[in-house]
Amino acid sequence: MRAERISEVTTNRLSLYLRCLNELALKGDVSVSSEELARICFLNSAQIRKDLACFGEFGVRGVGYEVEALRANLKRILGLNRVHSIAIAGAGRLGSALADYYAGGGRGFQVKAVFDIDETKIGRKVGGVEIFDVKNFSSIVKKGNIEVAVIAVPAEAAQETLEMIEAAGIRAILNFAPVPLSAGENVKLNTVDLSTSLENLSFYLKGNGNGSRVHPR
Amino acid sequence: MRAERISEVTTNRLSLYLRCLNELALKGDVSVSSEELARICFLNSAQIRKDLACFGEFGVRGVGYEVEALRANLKRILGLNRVHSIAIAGAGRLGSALADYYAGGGRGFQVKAVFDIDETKIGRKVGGVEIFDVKNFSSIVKKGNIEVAVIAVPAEAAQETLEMIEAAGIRAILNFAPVPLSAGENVKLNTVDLSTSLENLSFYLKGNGNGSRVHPR
DNA sequence: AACTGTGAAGGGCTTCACAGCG
DNA sequence: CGCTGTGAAGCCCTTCACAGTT
Repeated sequence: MRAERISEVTTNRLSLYLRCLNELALKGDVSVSSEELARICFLNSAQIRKDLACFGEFGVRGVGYEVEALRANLKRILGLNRVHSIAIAGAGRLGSALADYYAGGGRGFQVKAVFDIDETKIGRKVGGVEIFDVKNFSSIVKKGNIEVAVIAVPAEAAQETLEMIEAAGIRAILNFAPVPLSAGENVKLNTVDLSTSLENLSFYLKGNGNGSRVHPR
Repeated sequence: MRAERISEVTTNRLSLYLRCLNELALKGDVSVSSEELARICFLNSAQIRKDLACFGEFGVRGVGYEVEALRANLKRILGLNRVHSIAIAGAGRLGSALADYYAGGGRGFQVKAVFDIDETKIGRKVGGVEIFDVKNFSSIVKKGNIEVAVIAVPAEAAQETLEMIEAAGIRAILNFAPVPLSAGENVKLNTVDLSTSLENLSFYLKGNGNGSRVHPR
């Protein structure tokens, strides 16, 4: 099949498949059918086959998918066969939590530097990573071959932070600020909006729900 | 129009509209057209009109929407005209960051209690909120009229934590654990998956991208 | 016999285009 | 005249159902 454009919902599911395959590998399973994987992921098996078919023919008819081979393929497809370096803008609670979580590099991403404007924070460390003055953002990003940036600054500062990140040549950005941001042509901006997620729960509680549960039991 | 079932993408956009209206109110704007709001949100104006039309006729033809009135309506629709109490399961970096951020209750949500199994943490405070023994989850939730729970525990413990939360009668849950979870019939489970978001960036960098930017400039 | 890969159907969300109204 | 509210079209994603393969 090999579709021309892969949608984001598809790549997000690939991440999920990879994680489930890691579990299966740990359990010692050698092969898995789309039906079984679908049960684990709470998805339709055709969905899984279609997603995988975008990238090649990984399965064996009558048998299923070889766990190790599919795992390796998904890693390659997602670009996870090497560690990516991250810079975090904002050394507040959230930025620090992320720095801590991704400090080791064991999760495929390694935080190389955290940035802040607060002089009392600069020079300290979070999760073993140094906090730098945001003025040095560009030079440190370039020196460290950093490819991914996280926006963990207050909403008011988010747009200018984004522009600084883009100016430093970074093209992949994860944003936690709850504001609409405008990114350039060749930049991928993913926003994680906790307030929206919570407000969505509030709406559900208000009664309009029994809405869309993720994985009905 | 008043659709029977409101989709999650719609309610998520309502959150966004509300936030933008707050900004407009702060600026002192009295009314706003769907076109103008669309520009601010980087959306199509028909989208906005359709979303709002699900809940009533809030606009004035030829004029637009009155900022204050629409703000009040959106708050009511989203159930944000009162503060919701939250319990956080897991007093790690993430749980603590969230407790800190939502401690005051000024954002429409108030963290009332944080829970952990680690005895060295129990009794301490994060963001002014006490960390309790997870054994007391149900009783504290009931005593505190807590309606929303956050899962901020390691992946391995997520499913059992979810079941504990459900057993305590909570029906609205925000999950940060990167595993497929199975929730009951009348429970709303929203998952925020940071690893998937990052892996999606990795895929983009791999070259398959120029994919879907959120807000092309 | 079992399971993958896929054309076709189905369903939902977004955008267009314009009727309707202030 | 200007902007909302909305039927219809368009597009995309998911699911079905089965042909194809080992």
